[in-house]
Amino acid sequence: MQVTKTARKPGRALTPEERQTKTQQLLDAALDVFLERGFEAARLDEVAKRAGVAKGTLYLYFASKEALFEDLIRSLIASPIQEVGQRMLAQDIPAEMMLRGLLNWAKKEVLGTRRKDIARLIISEAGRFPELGAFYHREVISRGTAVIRAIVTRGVERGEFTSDALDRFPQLLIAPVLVGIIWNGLFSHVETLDTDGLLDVHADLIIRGLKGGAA
Amino acid sequence: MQVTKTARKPGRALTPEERQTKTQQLLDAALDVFLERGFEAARLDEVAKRAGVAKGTLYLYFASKEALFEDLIRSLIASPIQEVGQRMLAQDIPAEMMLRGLLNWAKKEVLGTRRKDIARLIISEAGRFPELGAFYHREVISRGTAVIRAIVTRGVERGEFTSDALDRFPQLLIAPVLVGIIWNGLFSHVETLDTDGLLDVHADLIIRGLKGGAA
Amino acid sequence: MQVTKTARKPGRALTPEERQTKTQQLLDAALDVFLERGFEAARLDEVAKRAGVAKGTLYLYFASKEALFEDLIRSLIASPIQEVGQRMLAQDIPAEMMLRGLLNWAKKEVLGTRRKDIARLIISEAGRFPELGAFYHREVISRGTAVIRAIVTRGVERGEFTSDALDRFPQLLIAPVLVGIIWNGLFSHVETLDTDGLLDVHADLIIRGLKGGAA
Amino acid sequence: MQVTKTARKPGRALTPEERQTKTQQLLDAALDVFLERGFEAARLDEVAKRAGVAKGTLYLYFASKEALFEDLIRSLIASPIQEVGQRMLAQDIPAEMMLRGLLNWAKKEVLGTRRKDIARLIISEAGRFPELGAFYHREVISRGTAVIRAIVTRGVERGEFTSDALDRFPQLLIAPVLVGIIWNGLFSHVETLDTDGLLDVHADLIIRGLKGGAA
DNA sequence: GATGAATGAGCATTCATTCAT
DNA sequence: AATGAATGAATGCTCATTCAT
Repeated sequence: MQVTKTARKPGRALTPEERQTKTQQLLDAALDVFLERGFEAARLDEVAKRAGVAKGTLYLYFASKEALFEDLIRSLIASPIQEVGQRMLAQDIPAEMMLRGLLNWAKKEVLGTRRKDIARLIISEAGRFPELGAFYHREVISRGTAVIRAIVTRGVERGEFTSDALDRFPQLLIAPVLVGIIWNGLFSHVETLDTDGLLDVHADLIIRGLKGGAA
Repeated sequence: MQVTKTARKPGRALTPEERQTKTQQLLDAALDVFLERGFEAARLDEVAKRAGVAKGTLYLYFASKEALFEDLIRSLIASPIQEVGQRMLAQDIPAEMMLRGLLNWAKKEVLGTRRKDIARLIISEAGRFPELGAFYHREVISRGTAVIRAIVTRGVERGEFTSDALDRFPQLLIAPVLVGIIWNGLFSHVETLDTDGLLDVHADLIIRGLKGGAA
Repeated sequence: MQVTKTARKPGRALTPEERQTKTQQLLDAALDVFLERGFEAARLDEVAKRAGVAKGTLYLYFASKEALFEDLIRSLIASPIQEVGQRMLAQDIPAEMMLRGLLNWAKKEVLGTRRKDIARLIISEAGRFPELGAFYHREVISRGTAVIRAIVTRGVERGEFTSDALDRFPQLLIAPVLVGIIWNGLFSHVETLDTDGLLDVHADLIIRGLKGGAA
Repeated sequence: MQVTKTARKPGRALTPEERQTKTQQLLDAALDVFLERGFEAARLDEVAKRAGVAKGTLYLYFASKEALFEDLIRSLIASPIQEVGQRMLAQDIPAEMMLRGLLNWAKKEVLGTRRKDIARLIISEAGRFPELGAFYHREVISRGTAVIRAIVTRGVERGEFTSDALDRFPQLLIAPVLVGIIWNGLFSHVETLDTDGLLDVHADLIIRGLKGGAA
């Protein structure tokens, strides 16, 4: 009954780290449950149980179910995209390699981790959390598109690319990442999709497209 | 949304068409509500109100909330994709034109109609309705990929295309359609995306990629 | 769909006999359903279906579910008890034989027919239909006890019986009938009770008791 | 009925006794309502109100309305019958006195307590709860009949009784108890029945029957 | 007279939230 | 700080009753 994960202390004040740790435990549990059930169907009972605390304790850390969900998403959206982009741009390598680097990073750091699940959660629920959509756009999407544009612009300036397609629609670069995320969320039991292969082929194709001679 | 208050008749037997019409009204209302709220948060009260009937009436047409949802999806998935594909393949036009034709069809018939909403609904909810995912895959996805493969294969055979990328990953052709659907579902208030332009540029880019010389 | 039991006549007036017949059909169906489910759990849908009419038709014959139930019970309580009693008393036979005759009649005409089911229905539901209880008491119980008392009084007067026990508590004569009804309603699947044997032994025992010498 | 408003405590863990007490309060309230209305017509709102708790609280103690009902019956059926029987058989008294003892016990401990109400509830509802019927038969009926048979057998062996009627049909001993229960449930407003007198006379009569000379 | 589609009040059950301990 | 029993509004679903045809 008493889950003794973290030494139960009915006692006194919490150090900031303790509070931080507990918050993280709750968020971890919440992520599991929200991923499995979706926002509405997720039960706080379940979250509390998995975190090894009483249901009431949740309310010491989050004001409501909605707040828990939003805090969770926010905490997960730390966007390392910009960092990768900067790293790419800092190197003296062809723009082609930068784009490939970005996609490889997506393979490893998005499709290969829980980030894909978070993305799916956002895609599924953000419709009902407009602020969250805005937040995600600001923190992730706009930064991502900026990076892509920077790379493509450089590629065009350097004469590597003949097309500015990705400057106008940087979404085209990451579209297959989305497909990979959604496909494996919906159809993995019916027909698996080799997302690594997908992105490799995509890279080849798009690079050819960007470089290509006459259309 | 638009309650067309079809003269309330407690009375006589319904002709099949009347029943059909009423069913459709209910499904229309249901689509609105499911789209706005998601499956769990959707209230049958709301569906009934928008359809201009009493709550109990819903149960004369659908056995349960879940049945309503599934019937809704099924009714909307009549997949005309195959038909377009056949039409394309039947013509004596370059494979390139076929692919462009497909994307133009998507612009008009998916992104330009409620089909995009259905897709979004499926993306959001199919995780909790595995059968629905399978059904959608069977009725829509697998047919769509088959059509794409047929076109690409012909293009390669005729020497139009040098790459079989889309034969291996036909998902790459429709990935931007997905992006368009999701983007406008999530970020339309923040940054609109010109999906028509997106698909046009995508078409150009991918065609160049498929035809392109050395990668 | 169209049950053609009784020539469907959407047309005009009903003769009294037709109305009578239809009423009886509805009551028959109602009895079945009330017996199977009890008053509350009985569904008028079911009654209508079994009677081969539409649900609305029920309301042409009975004002409400409650009225249907009460009419049903009333129609079933035609009490032949008094008649049997009169017949017994009219004969010039020992009081003992009269009592045995009464119990034999109960074996055949109560335990051997649907009357036992009706009794069980009344026992189960009359708590919530006080008028019905009063009605049943007046029509059946009080007549039954009167008959028993008349017989016993005669037996005592004639010197056949030394005890007036049944005059004070005529219920004692029919108690085993009740037991038989209830037992087979509740425990027949677990342990069957030979109600005929029960009543035979009861007759012997009670006669001996009524006649017996010093207790 | 009597809301004893046990100081509302949203707080701390309940001791087993507290839980036990609360459970009992709920069961008491439930018994009242089920008796007044029957299973189907009983409203959990009403049960909760009478117990002085919120409706949701019921579900902390019972999984469903059906579970509440079954737990209620089970909790009330603790059968002390066997115990009385053993006590009787242990004494060195005539079998006649044992039977009288049994009936006196029934007067006091069944007809004089809520046990009579439970019996009535079972009689009314067990038709739709077959398991309950089986349970009641196993826990109460079969034990009761065993006790009666043991007493009668001894009486016959000792030469007290000349009839084995009750060995064949022990139900005959308790039949008037049933009559008493049902009568007062249905007709008490119309004609009261002196159940004590009923059972006294029954005792005399049946003893005479069991002892009596030639029938 | 008969129909049966429509109604809507009513109920069992769930679950986010509160708060005394 | 933590607990978890208690709450009660909210919701899916049922079914007796009505009434236009």
